[in-house]
Amino acid sequence: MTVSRSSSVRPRVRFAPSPTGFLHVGSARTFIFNWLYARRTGGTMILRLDDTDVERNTDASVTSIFEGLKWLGLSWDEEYKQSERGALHRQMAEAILEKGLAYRDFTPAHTGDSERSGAQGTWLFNPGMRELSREASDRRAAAGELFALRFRVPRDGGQVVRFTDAVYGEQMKAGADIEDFALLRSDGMPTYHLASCADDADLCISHIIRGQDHLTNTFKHVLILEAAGYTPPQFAHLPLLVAPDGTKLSKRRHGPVVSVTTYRDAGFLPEAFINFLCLLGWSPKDDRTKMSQQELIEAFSLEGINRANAVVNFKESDVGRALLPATAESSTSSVIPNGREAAVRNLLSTPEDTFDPKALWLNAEHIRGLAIEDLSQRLLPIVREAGFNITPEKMVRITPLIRERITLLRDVLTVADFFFVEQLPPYDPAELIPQKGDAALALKVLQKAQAVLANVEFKHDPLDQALRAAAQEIGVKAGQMFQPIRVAVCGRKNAPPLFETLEVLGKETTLARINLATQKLH
RNA sequence: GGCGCUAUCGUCUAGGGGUUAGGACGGAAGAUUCUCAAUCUUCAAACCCGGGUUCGAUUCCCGGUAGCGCUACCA
Repeated sequence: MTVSRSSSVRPRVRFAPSPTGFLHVGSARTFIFNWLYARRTGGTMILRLDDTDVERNTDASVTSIFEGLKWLGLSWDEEYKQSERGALHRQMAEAILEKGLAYRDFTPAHTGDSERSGAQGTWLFNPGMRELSREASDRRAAAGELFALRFRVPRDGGQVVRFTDAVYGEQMKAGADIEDFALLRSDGMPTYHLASCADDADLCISHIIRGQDHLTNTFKHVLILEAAGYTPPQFAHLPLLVAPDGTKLSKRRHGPVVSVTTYRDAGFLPEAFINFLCLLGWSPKDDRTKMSQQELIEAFSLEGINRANAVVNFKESDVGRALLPATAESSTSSVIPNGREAAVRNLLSTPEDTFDPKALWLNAEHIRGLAIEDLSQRLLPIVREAGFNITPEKMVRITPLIRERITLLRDVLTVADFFFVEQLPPYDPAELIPQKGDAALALKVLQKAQAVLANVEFKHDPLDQALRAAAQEIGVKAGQMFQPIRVAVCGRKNAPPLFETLEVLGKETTLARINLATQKLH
């Protein structure tokens, strides 16, 4: 007989990471899908740390998970720690044992190897233990002999375990294909399967949305839940996120691109990153790609989830892999604005060609959609951290000039650098020479500019008129006029539009830089 | 080895018994502005293979192949 579940009408979903590593992009997506489902349905989002593996849990991992979630800006309503709920787990194990649906296995634990799962075929149980009489079992346990508690999987009469997955549909598996999995380890600690089921039942989880790697585990979970008298919740398994080579994402193999904090440190907008992750294995089924959080909540449904694994299309670069760990971890330290060292480091740590191009595009897209004030506020800390003492007022004036020119927030450092420094870093004077011109022409242009700019108001329109008129006066094309000036004030050919730039830079800086440029031409 | 899941452009995906198989990223070409970017236009690019069902399969069914997952006293 089964006890009917809590009568709560609102869905209750959970994200249950085990703190054995940094927050992984796949885990982040699982969190997001759960969160979207909860918000979409008015349900409750629960964060549960599945930390029953004391050997492998680390505080650093817990920190990384919270850090990552904090950055994503998605909240949860309830929080639990599995390690504090041991009594509940043991209670469930006890109940299952009492019903005769589990048995003690006194076979010593296997050490490390997994040769059992090799060519020998399916291992189902350790000989002799399943059949042990309850009396003998109790006696040995009372004598202090160590044992693992195993589930007595029903195998007689061709029994079948089944459940319906919201994504993968009807699932069934013969009991004859399920091994007698452990519930309790010989040290008394619950296994993942037991703890997870006990907590899901106790917390009245209504929908379990998790990675597809648990799809076959679900048969065991259904077994546990039913043995303990609960009706299994709704399951929805998510296709896995894989690397371009098709293998699962791992930090060891693929480097920091699989860690959420890497995206934060590289200058992704959390809303863009969430948007990107949502499009991996889920579709709104219309042609939208750029979506706000609100739009995602409104469009999200379990039916929109795909069944095939999705590739996170990052570039596997040895250089990036070798260098990113150091730079990603030390990204909070200041970046030296100029100099060869900074240039080299910038080049090597530039993640631009490492990340999935679509993630990059979405980020740029979200940046472009931000209000100037908003973007400016997000940019300022990055600029300050890099050692530039820029005021919020100046940042607000710079922001519109770069909004369409940055992909990652950190690009502000390379795109707007000339606004930040007092002295321009050295540049090649040959850059000053315009199309179809020579050094003499460049000099002539710059000298004319100096003269004209000294007496013009530094606003877009007056600058526009004055410089165009000047070009005509000395008989050069507008482009030929503008380029030397641009290089003189920006230190390079590619930069934001000239008049706006000059306006923000101001007369004093502009004239000083042009003056310096004329000296270079001599 | 056993069991399970999956298969549409390079990638993310839409679609579905009859379609010019749609969109997005990326790529290419062009337009445009003072450069760059943004924007706009255009182009190239896909239904894993073999059977079956059917008047007709990329779509449904079966088989194969490939990939992935599980097969721990990890989660």
